[in-house]
Amino acid sequence: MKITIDEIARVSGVSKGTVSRVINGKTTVAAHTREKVLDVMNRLGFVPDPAARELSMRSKYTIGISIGQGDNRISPYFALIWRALARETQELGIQFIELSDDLSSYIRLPNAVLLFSAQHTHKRLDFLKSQQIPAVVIGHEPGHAFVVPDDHTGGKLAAEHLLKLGHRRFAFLGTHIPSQAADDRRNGFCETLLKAGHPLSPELNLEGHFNTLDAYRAIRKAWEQGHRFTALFAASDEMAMGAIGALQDLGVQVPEQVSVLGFDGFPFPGLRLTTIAQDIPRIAHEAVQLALSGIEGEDPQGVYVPVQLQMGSTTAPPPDSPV
Amino acid sequence: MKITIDEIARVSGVSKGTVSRVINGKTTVAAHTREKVLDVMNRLGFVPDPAARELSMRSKYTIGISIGQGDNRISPYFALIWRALARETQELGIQFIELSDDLSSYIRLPNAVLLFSAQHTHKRLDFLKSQQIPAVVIGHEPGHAFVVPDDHTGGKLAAEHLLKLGHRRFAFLGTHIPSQAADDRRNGFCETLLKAGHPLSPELNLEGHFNTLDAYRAIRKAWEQGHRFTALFAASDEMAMGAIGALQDLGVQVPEQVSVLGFDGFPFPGLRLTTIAQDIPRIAHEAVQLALSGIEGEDPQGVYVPVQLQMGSTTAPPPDSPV
DNA sequence: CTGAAAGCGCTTACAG
DNA sequence: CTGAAAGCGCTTACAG
Repeated sequence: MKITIDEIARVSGVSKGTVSRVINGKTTVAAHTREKVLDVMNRLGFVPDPAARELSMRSKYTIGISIGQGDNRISPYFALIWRALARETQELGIQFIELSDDLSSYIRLPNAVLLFSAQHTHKRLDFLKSQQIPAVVIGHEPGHAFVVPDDHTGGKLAAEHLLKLGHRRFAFLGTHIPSQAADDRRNGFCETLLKAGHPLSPELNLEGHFNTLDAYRAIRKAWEQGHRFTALFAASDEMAMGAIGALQDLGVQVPEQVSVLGFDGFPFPGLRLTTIAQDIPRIAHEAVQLALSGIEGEDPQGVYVPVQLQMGSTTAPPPDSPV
Repeated sequence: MKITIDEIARVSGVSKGTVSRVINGKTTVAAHTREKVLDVMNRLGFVPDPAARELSMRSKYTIGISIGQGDNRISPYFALIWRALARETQELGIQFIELSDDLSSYIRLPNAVLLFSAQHTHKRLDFLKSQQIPAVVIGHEPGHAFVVPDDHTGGKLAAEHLLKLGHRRFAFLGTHIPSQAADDRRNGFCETLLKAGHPLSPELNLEGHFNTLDAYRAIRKAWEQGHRFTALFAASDEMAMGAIGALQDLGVQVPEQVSVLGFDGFPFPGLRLTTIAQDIPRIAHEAVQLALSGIEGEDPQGVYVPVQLQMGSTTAPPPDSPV
C-alpha cells in the first residue's frame, strides 16, 4: 500500500541505511549508488514518512509558540509564518506545540518558545527568562533573540524603485501607533527620499493601521482634502489593496496616475501588486535556529532577513514623466 | 530531558502498555490504576509525543489536500480549515500532505484527496475519479462526497434573530457571482423574512464579494443612494467588518441605528461581532471521516455541519422599537 | 485487567 | 563507501 525505505532498498539492491543517506544528502555515498537509489525513488514516487523521520531524528527538543491575546491569528502573516514554522520543525524532527494559554499555566514548558512581537510581549519574555527558557521573538526586539524582515532596507528599496521611475511626490501608509514594522519601513523610505531631495511631506504620512479598510479611508480622505501624490508606499499589501480601492473609487488610474507599492509579497488572488517581498520560509528557518542556539546556551542574537523588490503591475512612471 | 511513557510507567508502577491504555481512554483499565496513572501524568506534565503516536497508530493512509489556482490561500477560512485538518489527521495518525501542483503531475497520489469547492474544481474531480481516488469537497458539491456548513439554516437563524429583535427593514451582503455559500445563506435568510411577511427588497440585496473593501463600498453606495435598513446580514464576517466601517463613516451608529450580523465566527481582534458561527474543527473532522469512508469503498456522502448564532455587540432592537 | 513483545518507518553511530 | 543493528516513543494483538 505504501512505499517504504525498505522497498526502495530492496529494489535498489542496497541497505536501507544507504537509502537513508541519499535521502538526507550525506556526501558519503558513491555517485553511482546515489543515482540508482534516486532513480528508484523517483520511479516509485517515494516520499519519506515525516512521522518516522521525526521520531528517529528526534532532537529531544520541543519548541512552543506562544499566542498572545492581541495576536491577530487570522491574519495572513500569522497563518503563513505558522505553516512555515510547522514545516521547518517537522523537517528537523522537532516537536512543535501551540501554547495558547497563559504561559504560567503550563506545568511543563517546551525547551524554547517563539512569540510574535506585540504590545504586551514583555510580560511573557520576563516570565520565560525567570524560568530560564530561551525565547525568540518574531519581530524586532533588541536585547532578546529575534528575527525580523529587514524593514528599513525594504523602505529604502521602495523609495529607490519609485525615485528611479521618476516620482517626486510621495505618500506613505503605515500607523502612528507604536509599531516597529511601520516605523522601520517608514524610516527607510523617508531617509532615502530625503537624501534624494524629495522628502515626504508630513500630511502624506498616512495611517492605515495595517488593514485594508483603514487604508481605503485614509487615502480617500487625503485625496478628497486635496492632497496629491503620484506614488504611494504602503507598509503592507493589505493596505496597498485598500489604497488601490480608494483610488479606483476616486477615478484615479493605478498605475497610470498613481503608483502603489506594497510590502509583504503574499499571494493575493487577482491583482499583481508591486511589493517588497518578505522571505517567510527564511524567517521561520532563522527563528528555529535561534531557538536551538538558545537551548544550547548561546547568547541571544538578532537576525535581519533580507527583503526584495517584487515587480507587479501597480507601479509605473508618473503621468507627467518623459520616461 | 523529556518525559516519556516509560517514565510515567516507572513512576506509576505499571507497564507502559497500561499507560498507553489510559492515554487512549481504553475501558479495560481498573479505575484505581487509571487514576494513579492520570495523577502521575498530570504531576509530571506529560504530553504524548505525536510523532510516535502517529507512527505506531499509522493507519497506512495518506490524505492530500489539493490547492487550486484560484484558492485564496491567505484567507482566514483557508488558514483555519488547514490547521484544523492538520490537527485532525495528526490525531488519527494519518499523513497529511499538500498537493500544490497539478494533480496529474504527481507520480503517486495519496489515498484520498480533499479540495475546496471553487470555480474550476470539476476538472480535478474528474481526474481523481479516473484514477479511482476518493475525493472530498469542502463546500457543497452534490454527486460527490462533501462537507459544508449548514448555510441555509445559518441564513434562517440570522433572519430569526433579527426579526425577534423587532427589525422589519433588511439588507443582505453577498455576491451575485455563482457561489453556493452566498446563495444558500441568502436563500435561508430571504425565505424566512418572506414567511414573516417582511421580504428583502431587491435593491438591498447587495454585493460585497466576500471581502471587506467591496462590502464597505456596497453599503456606502446603497446608503448614499438613499436606501435605508435597520438590520444587515452579511454572508461573511469580513463583509460585516466592511459594512460596519461604512456605517461609521456615514455617521450611523451600530447597533443603535443599524444592526449588523456576520457569518463565520472567526476570532477577529477587537470588535465582538454578532455572527453565525461555523464549526471549523467539526468540518475538518467530517472531511477526514468522509475521506476514510471513501478509501474503504463506501458511497460518497454529503455532510451538513450545524452552525449557530453567536451573540456579540453588533445587533440590537431597531431605533424605533418599543422593545 | 495487565504485562511482555513486536512493530510503525526512519536515522545514525559503529564496524569494516 | 556501505551494511547490520539499535533506537526514537508510542500502540496493540496476544497471553495470561
